[in-house]
This record gives sequence, C-alpha cells and structure tokens, in this order.
Amino acid sequence: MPELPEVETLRRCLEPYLVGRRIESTRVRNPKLRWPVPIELPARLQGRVIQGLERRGKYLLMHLADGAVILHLGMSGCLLVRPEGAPAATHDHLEIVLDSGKVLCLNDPRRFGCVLWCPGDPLEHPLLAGLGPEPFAPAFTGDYLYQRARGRKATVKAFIMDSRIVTGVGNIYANEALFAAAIDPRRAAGRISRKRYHALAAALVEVLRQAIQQGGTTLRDFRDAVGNPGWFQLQLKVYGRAGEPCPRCLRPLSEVRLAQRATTFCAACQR
DNA sequence: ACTGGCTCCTGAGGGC
DNA sequence: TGCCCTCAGGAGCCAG
Repeated sequence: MPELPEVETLRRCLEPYLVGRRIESTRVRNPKLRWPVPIELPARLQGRVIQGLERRGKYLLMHLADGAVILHLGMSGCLLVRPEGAPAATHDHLEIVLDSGKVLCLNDPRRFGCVLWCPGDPLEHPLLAGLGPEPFAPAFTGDYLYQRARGRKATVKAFIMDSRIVTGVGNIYANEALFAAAIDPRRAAGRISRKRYHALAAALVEVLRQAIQQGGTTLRDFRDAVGNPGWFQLQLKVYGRAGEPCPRCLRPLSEVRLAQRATTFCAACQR
C-alpha cells in the first residue's frame, strides 16, 4: 500500500531509468483502472522525451514537453522496470517502452490506481489542485495544522489523513506519527493544543523521513522499481501490533476502527 | 463548510 | 486439501 515514502522510494529508483529517455511506444494491456487509461495515451507519449519525474503527495508526475502523465498506485499498484521482451504478468495494465531497451510496467491487481494524461500543468489538474502542503514543505508546520483544525470535530487521525490538509499520509504513518506524538487518534482535531500540533507535525516529518531512508514499508507486496523491498516495517511501533505491549509503557496496544480504517494505539499513553 | 459512509477491486488468510 | 467468507485500504464522490 504505497504511501508517501513508498512513492518517493519509487520515484528515486525510477528517475535514472526514465529521465532523458525517449518513449518508443506504449502498450495498454488492460485499460481498466479507477478511471480508464485514456485511449489517446500511446499517441501522446510516442517519441516524447521524459523530462522529469516528480512526486506530489502519492501522485507521480511524468513530465513531457507538452504535458504530463499523472500516475497513482492506489493500494496495490507497482511500477517495474523490466528488460524488453520479458513476459507480461497478470494484472499488467500498461507498458511504456523506452529507447534504452527497458520497459516501464504498471501492474495493479486491485485497480485502485490511475494513469491520466494532462495536457497542461499537472499541479493544476482537478485531482491535484486542492491538495494540502507536502509534509516536507516549509508551509507544513504545527501552527498550520492548528489553524486548519479550528472548529473541526472529526478525529485527529481522519484530519491528518485528509489530503486537503496534508498530502501523502496514509493509515500506517498516521498511526505511527500519532503514537510518536502521544496523541489519542480518537480525539477531535479541534480539541488539540497548538503545542501538541507542533509535536505532531514534527512526528509526521520524522516518521516519513525515516521511512524514506529505509526504502518504505513492505507489509505484503511493496517493491521498488527493480524489486527491492523496503525495511521500515521493522521499525513500526504500533501499526499491525494490536495486543502487543506498547513500546513506551508496555500496556497492551488497542485497536479500533476510525473512518473505516484499522487504528492501533496505546490507550494508556496516547491522550 | 464539514462529516461520515459508500464504492471500486483482488488476494491473503482464517475457519471448518 | 479445498472452499467460503471476511478483510485490507486510497480517495473521489455524495448525501445530510
């Protein structure tokens, strides 16, 4: 389930294979994703040079001279670099053949991902225009979170997982950051002090930074573009550990569902 | 302006 | 061994 660190890991891994390369051809093996792969995509990409690979939240943006490909991996998507001629796999949706002889392949069993063509600036695309700041951007601060939380009755966990507030934070890292900041995930976002939001912002940045450093979290199937797993799962403190002792106070970790998502926390030391 | 619930999809894993 | 059931979740969308 790619969140920001997994998408950033992929971006870094893919960059040297893609940037500066010319696209020879594009094969759409299965257009069925969250939205259908645009029918004109192969023609748009044909002969174009990839000028950059950018990440915005959990979106990857492949910049060409006259537009960009917007990619999202949903929760089961992966991008793999393979040699031309390698056999296709089940759930391969798209293959982009590069002039290097390598092929960029999108595989997505659950089809929650998407591939879109954007003729203009992708940051102004409706899917991206309303996104909140990147966690690593200067604009993302405790003060910012505190201000945005005024009057909010939703839980703080739903609040930090809202991409309009801050981008890229999924379930795993929301759980981990709330644990690190010792905040009860069930607490209403509007009922948390400015000081505690400073701690939360710092915790989010630190958890994401460490996860990127570890190459992301591989729970079941995350791999980078050449098949390497991430290692941050070894450092998860609470996610997937309900019933185990809290790393801080040793009382058993609790699990509840918030906003349809598994939420693990320590009811004793997260307040 | 917010909020919670629904929806898409397939593979893994548990129970029997 | 095999079948059936439940669950996992990103995020757009919509009704209230």
